[in-house]
Amino acid sequence: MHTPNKSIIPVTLTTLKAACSQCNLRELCLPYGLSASEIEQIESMVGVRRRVKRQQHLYRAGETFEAIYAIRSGFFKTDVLLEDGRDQVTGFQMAGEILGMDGISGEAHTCNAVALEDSEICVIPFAHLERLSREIQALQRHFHQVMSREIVRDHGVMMLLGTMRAEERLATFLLNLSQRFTTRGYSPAEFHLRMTRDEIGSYLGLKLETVSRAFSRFQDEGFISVQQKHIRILDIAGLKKLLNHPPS
Amino acid sequence: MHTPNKSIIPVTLTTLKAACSQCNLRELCLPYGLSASEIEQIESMVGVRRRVKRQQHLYRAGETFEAIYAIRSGFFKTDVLLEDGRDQVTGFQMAGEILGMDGISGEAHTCNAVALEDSEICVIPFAHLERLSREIQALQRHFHQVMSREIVRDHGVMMLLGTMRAEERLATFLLNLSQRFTTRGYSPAEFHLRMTRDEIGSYLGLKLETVSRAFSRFQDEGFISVQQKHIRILDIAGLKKLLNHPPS
DNA sequence: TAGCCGTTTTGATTTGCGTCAACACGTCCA
DNA sequence: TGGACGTGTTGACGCAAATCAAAACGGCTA
Repeated sequence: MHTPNKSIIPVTLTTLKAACSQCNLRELCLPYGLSASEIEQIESMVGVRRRVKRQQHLYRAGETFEAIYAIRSGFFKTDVLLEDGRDQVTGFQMAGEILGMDGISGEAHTCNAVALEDSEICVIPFAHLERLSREIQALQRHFHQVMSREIVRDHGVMMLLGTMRAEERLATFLLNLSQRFTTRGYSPAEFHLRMTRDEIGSYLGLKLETVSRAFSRFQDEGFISVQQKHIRILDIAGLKKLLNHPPS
Repeated sequence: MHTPNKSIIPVTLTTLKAACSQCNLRELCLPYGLSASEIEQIESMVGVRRRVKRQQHLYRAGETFEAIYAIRSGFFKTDVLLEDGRDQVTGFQMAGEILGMDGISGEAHTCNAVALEDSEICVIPFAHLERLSREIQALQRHFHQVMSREIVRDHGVMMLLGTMRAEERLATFLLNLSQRFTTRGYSPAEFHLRMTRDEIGSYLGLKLETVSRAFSRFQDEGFISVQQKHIRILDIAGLKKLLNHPPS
């Protein structure tokens, strides 16, 4: 039971005070559109930063809902489970995006959030967010926009699942990732997939073999180069041509 | 060009003042959980009632977003369009439900809302809703829950589209309708579909022929009786047994 | 360095749903 | 009353993706 005194507080539960005003994600995240003084108020709302290691859950379906989470760094997936064991990945989230809004409607979260790489998140106690957004109009406005954006995104996924064929789904997925990496200052053409083929398939309503075959075809056509999880987009126009060509 | 004087104001644009306190939907709709005096304040927010005739649009994708809408009576569908003409029904909405939240994230609506029968809606100017929900905590809370519920519902549809086979999708759809009619005081076992087979198919990611065949099979099995748009559920347990049986 | 395990790729085969086509039904209007 | 049109049903056939199977790859650790 001898514990070196410096490790009494586990490093994985860092309770660093958040500093939105210093955060380079503030234009992507909740503080968007706020004045400097308003951002200071926000900092009091954002409780702490928390590290979540790869494969760890940030929250699970059924857990009491208390806070939403802003991703400071890292990569997450959310998924829902059916009683019979089937599950569906409902989204992949990256830095600056908000997690946990599914829990607002009830007492508990309705899906699982799992880190796909070591990540850091800012905890935003929901009661605190509601209190502040009654005072700061710009915060209220932006939070509503964030929730609405999630609804619009979901409609896009429904469209994808309901009307697109396999290759069009994967092309849409890659172009979406590329665009989001670009917004965050990364290369639009070269990136590392954090998720497995199985997880991509679950999100796109396809089996992993189908995802793999589509990747191979894209490579054969010269649209992309694939090496395991490393993707390089070689012909963005080629990928985009796969879109908007209805099956019938 | 002779116009009878009594029809100068078209009847379809009734500008009746809303009266939430008298409305029998208040426990399903936005005023849920508010005190009598708070509901009075709400009435000032809800602008007017408007009639929307069958097949008319309540709003269209691209139109400037200004208000959300509470359905007082009637039935709607929402759908999104792809440039190439493909479209997907994203939802069917009935009395007490809220329409238009897709528009909050930007300047404009991102989908179309069409009445599937003559309907009446309450117009809720969004700026007014935000102002009031800064003052009335219970309203703020409930509005957030309504938005979150929409996100959770969308996740359910993604699950349906991503993992279920045709008959399971249709059974889920029928059970969901039945449940919502029940909540509204109608029969859980007998109802009238307001949408065509094509619209059901679009929502469920199936072709209309597949929907029709599934209806026929359900009837053959004795789960339901179908006569055009009139549905009678004969064996709810039978329908439920179709759920939770994964394909593989 | 060898051996194991999770992940990915590729091939052969099956199948559920889409597609195409014909016909039945109900409603509207001439 | 009849014919046109929108909607729904049913059958025959084809195809995209699922399923089943096996082997290759890369990252571990013993």
